[in-house]
Amino acid sequence: MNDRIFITAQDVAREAGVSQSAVSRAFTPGARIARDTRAHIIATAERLGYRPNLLARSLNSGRSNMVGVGVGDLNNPFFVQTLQLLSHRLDEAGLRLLLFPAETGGRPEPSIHEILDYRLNALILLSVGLTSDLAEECRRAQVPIVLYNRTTTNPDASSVISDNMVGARTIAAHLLAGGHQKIAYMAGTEGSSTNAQREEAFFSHLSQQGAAMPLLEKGEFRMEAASAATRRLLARPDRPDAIFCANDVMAIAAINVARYEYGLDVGRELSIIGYDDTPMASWPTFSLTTYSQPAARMVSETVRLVHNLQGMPSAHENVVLEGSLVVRGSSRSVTMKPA
Amino acid sequence: MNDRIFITAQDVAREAGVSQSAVSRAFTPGARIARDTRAHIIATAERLGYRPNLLARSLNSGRSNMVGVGVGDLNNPFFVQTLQLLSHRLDEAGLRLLLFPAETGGRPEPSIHEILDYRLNALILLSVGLTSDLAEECRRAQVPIVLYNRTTTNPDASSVISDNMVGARTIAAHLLAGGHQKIAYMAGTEGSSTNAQREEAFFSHLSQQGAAMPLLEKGEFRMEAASAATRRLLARPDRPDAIFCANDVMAIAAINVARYEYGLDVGRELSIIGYDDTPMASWPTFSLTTYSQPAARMVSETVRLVHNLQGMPSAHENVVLEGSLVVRGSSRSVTMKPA
DNA sequence: CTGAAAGCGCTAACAG
DNA sequence: CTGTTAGCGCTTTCAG
Repeated sequence: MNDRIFITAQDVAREAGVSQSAVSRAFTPGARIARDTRAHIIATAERLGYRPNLLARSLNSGRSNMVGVGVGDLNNPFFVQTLQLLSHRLDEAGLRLLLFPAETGGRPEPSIHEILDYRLNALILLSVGLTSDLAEECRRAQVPIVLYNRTTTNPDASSVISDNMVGARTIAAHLLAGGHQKIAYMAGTEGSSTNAQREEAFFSHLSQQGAAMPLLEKGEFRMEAASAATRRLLARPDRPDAIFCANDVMAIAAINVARYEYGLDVGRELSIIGYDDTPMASWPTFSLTTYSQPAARMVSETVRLVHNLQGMPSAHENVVLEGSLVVRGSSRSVTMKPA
Repeated sequence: MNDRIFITAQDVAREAGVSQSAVSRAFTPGARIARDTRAHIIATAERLGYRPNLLARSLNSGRSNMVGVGVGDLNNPFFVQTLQLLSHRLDEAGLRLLLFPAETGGRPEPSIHEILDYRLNALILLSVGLTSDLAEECRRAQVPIVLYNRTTTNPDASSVISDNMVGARTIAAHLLAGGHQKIAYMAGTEGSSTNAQREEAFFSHLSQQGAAMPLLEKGEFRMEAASAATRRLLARPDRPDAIFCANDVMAIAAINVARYEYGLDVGRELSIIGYDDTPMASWPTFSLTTYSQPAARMVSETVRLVHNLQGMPSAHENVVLEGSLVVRGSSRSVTMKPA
C-alpha cells in the first residue's frame, strides 16, 4: 500500500497485464469487454486500491457531473428543507452538489463566475434573482439555469414554482370568509417574481370582491424586517385585523411581535397567515395557517429539468405546481359578529 | 460569439499571436511574463470570452480546490448556521463546497466514496461520526478529514469542538443553584462524542456535588425522539423539575410538549435547558436557557485546519474552543422555597 | 521573457 | 474483444 502517490489506471494495467484502455473499459458500464477480463481487472484494481480520477474523466467528457446550487437565505427553513431534498435527489441521480452563497441583495455575487468554469451540468438558483448578465454568462458557458421558487421571462432559463396566484387568491378568500375588515399584506423582497405574483393576485382578488384596499408593508422575506413591519402595522390607529405575510418566516416574526409586544391573541384578535408551510408552522405555539408549497415535488421537477436540459442547447421549461391551503389556529375562519 | 464550442487557451493564443503556454502564464498569478504580453493576452481573452477550464487545471495540479462537506441533519439549525458560515468562509478562501448527504444513522453512506475521487482538498464532517473505514479510505485518497462538533481519537482526523465538559458542568451548577431537586438528562445520539462528553460531565459534576443521580432519556438530538422522551419523563409519578437537553432542538421539543401537552409553566414548574444557542432560543416564546457554541469561531478554525492540512501527509489537530452559558427564562435560577 | 514539448489520468475512435 | 493512438485543456520544465 504505497501511500505517497496515487494509483492510476496505468498501474493497474501493468499489474494486470492488460492495456490501460482495458482498465478504462472495465470501469465503464456499457463497454465491450470480456467478462473474465473485466473481473480480473476489477480484482487487481481493488487489490491495488485503485479509484478512477473523476477530474480526468470529467475533463474529456466535458461535463463534471456537478450542479451548482446557489442559496440566498438559509435562514428560511423552506430553503433548508429544499436543500436537504435536493442533496438527496441529486445524489440519487449521480450528480454532485456544488453549494455557493448567492447574496440575493447587497453585495455582488463573488464565486459564481468561477463556479461556472467547472463545466457544471446545470445551475440551480434557490430563490435568487437572475440578472441578465448571469444568464448571458451561463449561456456562453453552456450551463442551463433552473430557477427554484422564482420565475423569469428570460428564455435562457427554466423555472419551477408553485402557483402563487392561486395561493394568494385562496388566502384572500379565506380571510374574507373569516369576516376580516382591515387586511394587510406583508411583502417579500421587492422585485422578486414570487412576491410580485402573490401581491398582485392578493390585491386583485380583494378588490374584485369589493373589499377595501389592503395595507402594505415590506418585510423582505426576512425576520428582522418583518418584525419592524409588524410593529408599524400594529402601531396604527386603524390596526389591521389580519396580516397575510408572503412567507412563513415573516409570519412567525409577526406572531412573536403581536403576541409578546402587543399582547394580542393571535387567531382571535388578529389573524396571521404565512406561505410555505415550513415545519415550524405546525408547532402548537404558532399553529400557523399557511399555504403549502409542495417542496418534494418541486425538487423532483427541478432534478428532472436538470436531466432533460442536458443535451439541449437552450431549451427551457417553466413548471408550475399546485399547492394547498393549510388552515390552523392563527387565523379566524368564521365570521365574527361585530360588537 | 461562437456558442457551439468552448474557447480554449489555444484559441486565445492563436488570436493573440503567442504560444498557448503564454496564455497559461497570463492567467497564473506568480508567473514570469512581461507586463505588456500579459495585458495583451488578457485583453484578447476577454474579447473572445475565454475562461480557463478549472477541471483541466485541477487535473494536473492534483487538487480540485473543493472540499467535501457532509451533513447529517439539516433539521438542526445549528448546522444550518454552520453551513451558512462555512459556505462564506470557504468561498473567501477560494475553495468550493461540495455538499453531500451523510446519513448519520441507518442507511449506508452512498456518494461519499465517489466524492473522494474528485481529489478533494479536505473532507469536513458536520456532526457525523467517523467510521474507521472512512478514515482509512480518506488516508488512501490523501484527503484530510476535519470533524466539526465531534472528536475522535483517530490520529488520521482533525476536529473542532467547543468544550462540552465545561458546558455541561456549568449547566449542572446552574441547575443546582436554582435549587432543582429532580434533574433529568436528555441524551443525544448514542455513541457520538458530543453526547458522551456532555453526559459524562453532567453526571459526574452532579454526583460530585452530592446531588441525586439524574434521570436519563434518549432524544437522539432530534425533535420527534425528544418529544417522545419528554412525554416519558413527564408521565412519571416522580416528574423531574429540570431537564437538560443535549441540544436546542430537543429542548424546544421538550418545551412544546411540556407546555401544550402537560400545561406546565416552563421556567417555573419545570426548567428546560438546551445546548447550542440557535437563533430560535432567543425567541420570546421559548426564551431558552442554553449553552452557546461559538459557531463563527468554530468555522474559522475549521477553515484554518483545512488550509494547514494541505501539504501535511497525516498531520492532525484537535481544537477545543470555549462556549458560554446564556441564561434566559426557561430555567429557574433562584432557589425556590419548598411549599 | 517566451515557445516547444511533455505530461496530469482518463475516454474514445480506430485498427487488428 | 483488445491494444494503439489521439486527444480533453491546462501547467510546467526545458531550451532558447
